[in-house]
Amino acid sequence: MQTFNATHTSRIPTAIALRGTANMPQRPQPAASGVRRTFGRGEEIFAEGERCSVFFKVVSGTVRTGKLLADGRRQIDTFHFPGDVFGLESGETHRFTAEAVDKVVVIAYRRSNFSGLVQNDPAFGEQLMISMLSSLDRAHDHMVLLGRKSAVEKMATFLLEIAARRANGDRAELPMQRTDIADHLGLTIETVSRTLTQMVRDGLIRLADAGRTVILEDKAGLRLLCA
Amino acid sequence: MQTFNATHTSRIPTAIALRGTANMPQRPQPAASGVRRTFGRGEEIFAEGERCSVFFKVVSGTVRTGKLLADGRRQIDTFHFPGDVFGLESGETHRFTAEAVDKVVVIAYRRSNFSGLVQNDPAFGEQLMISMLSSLDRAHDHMVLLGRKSAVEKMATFLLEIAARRANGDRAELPMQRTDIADHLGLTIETVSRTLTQMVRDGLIRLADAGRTVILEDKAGLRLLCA
DNA sequence: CGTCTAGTTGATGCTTCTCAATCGAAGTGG
DNA sequence: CCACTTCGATTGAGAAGCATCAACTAGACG
Repeated sequence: MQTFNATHTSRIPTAIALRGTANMPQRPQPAASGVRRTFGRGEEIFAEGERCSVFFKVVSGTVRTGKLLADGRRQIDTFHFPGDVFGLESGETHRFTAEAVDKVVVIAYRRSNFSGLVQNDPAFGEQLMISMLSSLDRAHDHMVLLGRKSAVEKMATFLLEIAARRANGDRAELPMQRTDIADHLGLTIETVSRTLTQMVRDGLIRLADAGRTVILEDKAGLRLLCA
Repeated sequence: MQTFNATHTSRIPTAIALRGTANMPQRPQPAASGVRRTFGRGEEIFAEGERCSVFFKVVSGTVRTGKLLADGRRQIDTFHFPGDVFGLESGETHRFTAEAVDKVVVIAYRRSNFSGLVQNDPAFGEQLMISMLSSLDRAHDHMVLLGRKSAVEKMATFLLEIAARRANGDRAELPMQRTDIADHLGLTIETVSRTLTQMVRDGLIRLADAGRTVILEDKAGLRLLCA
């Protein structure tokens, strides 16, 4: 329930603290204060190919970013939780789509060009860089998952990651629906479902809240399954 | 056969031109001139978990970067060709392994902290940032491939990408072996081989140079297969 | 000329997908 | 307040794609 403002502390490396971008003499501030916006469940925040003039930081809710193939197949790169920044691009257009998983509040920051940004506030530039490298890092981990892990291994990895990112120790709250999980892990919705019920049978997890919360009964066992 | 030097022109967005980092008054130059190093086929350039004090730029040859699971399964993130930069990290240790695919010449640049680097040469910092965003971009594309594409679609995408990156229009020269391709595309070596021979039967490609060169006979057809 | 490594090809099986039915929870309207 | 609809999730049966295991081929090298 963090609906206050943008200086919300960030828990994961991708998040960028936007403090310290305040004092710049000549140019206008690139991303100091932003505009608050709200999106309903399933609403599109921006689409692949769209021109990008702003980037976003999640205040509350969950955002999914990903790509679509021509025939409708979908790959969800990441889920963004409160504190996370998304929508930064190297070019003039967005290379992926962002949608609200549930009710989402974001802050939109004006995106000036990087030269200006970095020149005016090198520390901010460095933070962006580190954030980018962390994203790249996680992208690489996800590639291992997509390319080389089995369904069970994918699910185990996902559950532990969600639990860790949202700092709820031994439970993973899943605001996204099964379809989203499937498209994130490179599986079908049926396999996601089957894998979860099998994990319940094996005593690894317990489902609550109509399947929206996964209680990690045996974290050690899950960790073994991550490969 | 480009074995001359580091100012070799880069063809793909990830590449960073390191010119223009020459004049800085107070601090020592962060990454202006580097040390030339050579690696033999299969040799390790750095390993996952190793401390990283330098990052690299390919002068000639091909480098593969990737990760290993405990049981030996491997995922190759990317192949790096002349002009490409690799080995930049946000933390103190390398998060992936880099190995020489064939005989490789690289230049190693001292890695100072980013603040210093960016402050001393904002333009260089911006270039690094753009390079990073491009890598992220390609990582996302590769996730779609790994998570949602079939074997044929993966091969077609790969061949076209290699041909485009190495700027050899209608032929893809493959310095890496089948195992590397398999571990890059999330397939087995057998499936890679079978897919290629099937493509030959379908008149899409032709193999030359003992299978090391793939001539793209029907680029339009291949493009259709990319999905 | 034998050995070694990389690649190809074949037969078989397993994991995951596909198609389809069912279930359950959350509305919605009579 | 209760059928009715709807949407998401689960479960089942069968199919398919790719992996696995194994044999074989072709260069490369001493």
